[in-house]
Amino acid sequence: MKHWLFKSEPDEFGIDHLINRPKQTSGWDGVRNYQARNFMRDSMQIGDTAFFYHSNCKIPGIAGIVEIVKSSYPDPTACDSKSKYYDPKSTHIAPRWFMVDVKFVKKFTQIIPLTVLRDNAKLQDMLLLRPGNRLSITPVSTKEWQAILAMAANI
DNA sequence: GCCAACGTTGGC
DNA sequence: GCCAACGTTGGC
Repeated sequence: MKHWLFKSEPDEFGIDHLINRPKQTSGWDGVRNYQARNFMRDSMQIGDTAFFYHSNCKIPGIAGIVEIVKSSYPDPTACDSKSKYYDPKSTHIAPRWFMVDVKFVKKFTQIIPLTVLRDNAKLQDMLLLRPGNRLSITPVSTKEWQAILAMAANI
């Protein structure tokens, strides 16, 4: 099983929104970046786990864990002209954007702040921490995954 | 709200 | 296919 990190703005859709969804499950719609799409479309499998990262907020950091419960399928918001994620270049016949479904697994007792992640030597190579990184979905290595779980356990 | 870094667009 | 202009992301 692979590991991932999903970014979201908590004002838009935070981990508490996911908890309050039916079955604590939601489609991860609105991704409009090819690299992030490719991760979802080509590499994610049911059973993969991912960190839920809160971005663009007071204390950016990892809020908890989710699990992939449905592998990729076309993102319907791309075909919805009323959606802010509407993309006229995407069609039903040739969908351009894909999404997966994620299910809530766990919320950390406290968020693990970005600043704390940066201080962990084991996470030096983590994609999230690369200068200028903006990718909303990134792979997480097993080593990084375990290091972060250990941090969460020690809060 | 600023702004640096990045991805995308579109003219040529 | 190059690259300047533009829009977006996201930490601070």
